[in-house]
Amino acid sequence: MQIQQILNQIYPLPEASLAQLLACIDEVSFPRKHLLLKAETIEKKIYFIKKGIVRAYAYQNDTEITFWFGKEGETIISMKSYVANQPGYENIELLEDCQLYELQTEKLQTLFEQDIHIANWGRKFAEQELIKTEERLIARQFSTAAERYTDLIKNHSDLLRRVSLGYIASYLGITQVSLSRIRGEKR
Amino acid sequence: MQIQQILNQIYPLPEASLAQLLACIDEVSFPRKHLLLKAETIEKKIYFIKKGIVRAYAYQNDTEITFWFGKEGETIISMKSYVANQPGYENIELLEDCQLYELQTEKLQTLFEQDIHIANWGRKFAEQELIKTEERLIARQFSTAAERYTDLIKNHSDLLRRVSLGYIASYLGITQVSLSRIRGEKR
DNA sequence: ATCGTTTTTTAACATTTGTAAAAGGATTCC
DNA sequence: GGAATCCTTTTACAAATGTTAAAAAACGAT
Repeated sequence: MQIQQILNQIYPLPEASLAQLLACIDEVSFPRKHLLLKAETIEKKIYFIKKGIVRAYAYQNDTEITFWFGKEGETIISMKSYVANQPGYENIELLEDCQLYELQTEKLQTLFEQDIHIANWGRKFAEQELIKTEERLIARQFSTAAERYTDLIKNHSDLLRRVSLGYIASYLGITQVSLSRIRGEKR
Repeated sequence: MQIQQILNQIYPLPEASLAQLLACIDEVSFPRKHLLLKAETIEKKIYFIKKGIVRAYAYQNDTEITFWFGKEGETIISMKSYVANQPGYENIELLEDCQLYELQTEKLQTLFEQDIHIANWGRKFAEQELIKTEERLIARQFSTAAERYTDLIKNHSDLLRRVSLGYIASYLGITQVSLSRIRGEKR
C-alpha cells in the first residue's frame, strides 16, 4: 500500500502540503517477532503499515492480553505518546516481516502550527482513529465473544489465517479453551 | 462551568478565534428525563455540560445498555454524526435537570477550513476524546467489573450519589444482582 | 520423512455470573 | 402521611466460562 494513498485517504492534501508531510516519512523494514514499540515509554514516531501484520498487547498481572491487530493501511501509534507526550500501554510486536512508513511526530507537530491543511489532516486523522476506537468499545460492550468472533470471520477472515488462535482468543477477551468451544459449536 | 474555560482547556485560542467559536454557541436548559439525542439519527449539534449529569444508552436486542455518563465540563456528542455525518448509536437521556452549551457543528466545520487555530482546536478536541475513549476500552479489556467498580468509587464517587445502581451495573457490563454481590463483599 | 516444537482441541471439574422471583428499603406524589 | 412506585438486596437454581492437564493436530527445521 502506497503512502500517498494512505495519507490522502485520511484527508486530501494540496500538492505542497503533501510534499511537506512526505518529507517527514521514511520507509523501514523489520522481521517477524520484532518488538516495535515498548509499553511505558514515550514513543516519538508513528508508523503506517505498507505490508504485514502486527499486534498490540499489554500485561494484566502476569498474563499478556492482545488488544489490537493492525494490517496493511493501518496506523501503529501510541496515542498517549502522540497526544499527551506520556508513556503508552502498548507493546507492538510484528507477527510477520513488515514494511512500514515511519513518521517523526515532532516534525508533524510543527507542521500543525504552520499549515492549516495539515492541521485539518491531523484533525481528520484523530477523528477517524476515534471512530475506530469507539467501534471497538461498542463491539466489546454490546456483543458476546461468540458474536465478535463471527464478526471477525465475516469482516477480517484473513486474520484467522495470519494470526494464531491464542492471540485472537485474548483479543476477544476469552480463553483459548472458550474460543475452541465456540469454534466447535459452529461445526 | 463556564464555556470559555471548557473551550480553552481543550486548546488555548487567540481572542479573535475564540470569539468566532463563541458565536456558534447558545445556552439551553432541559429537565430531568429529557431525551436529548436519539439513536439512528444524524445529530447536527454538540453540547458541553455546564451543569447536570447525563447517560448514553443503546439497545442490545430488547435490553437497554448504558455505556457512558457525562457530567460538568464534558461533551455530549454523537461521534458518528460529527465525524462521518452518519447516524450514531447513542440515546442521551438527562439524569438531572441540565444546563448545556449548544454548538452548531455545521458552522464549526466552516471555521475549520478558515482558521488554523480553530482547526488545531478541533484536532485537540478529537485527540482528547480519543484518549478518553481509549482509556474506557482499556479499562474494559483489562479490568474485571469489580475492579472497575472500585475505580468508580475512587475516581467518580459522585456518580454513586447521582446515578442509580441499575445504570451503573449496566455501565460496568454486569447485572444489578452481580453489582449487589460485589458491593456486599466490600462490607 | 522425522523429531521436536508449537498450536489447537478435548475433558473433568471449579468458579463465576446470570435469571427469575420475592422481599425489604427508600422515595415520590397526591 | 400513606399508597404507589422505584430501587436495591437476597435467595435458589441454571448456564456460561475459567482452570488445569492431557491428547491430538499442525508446523518447522534439519
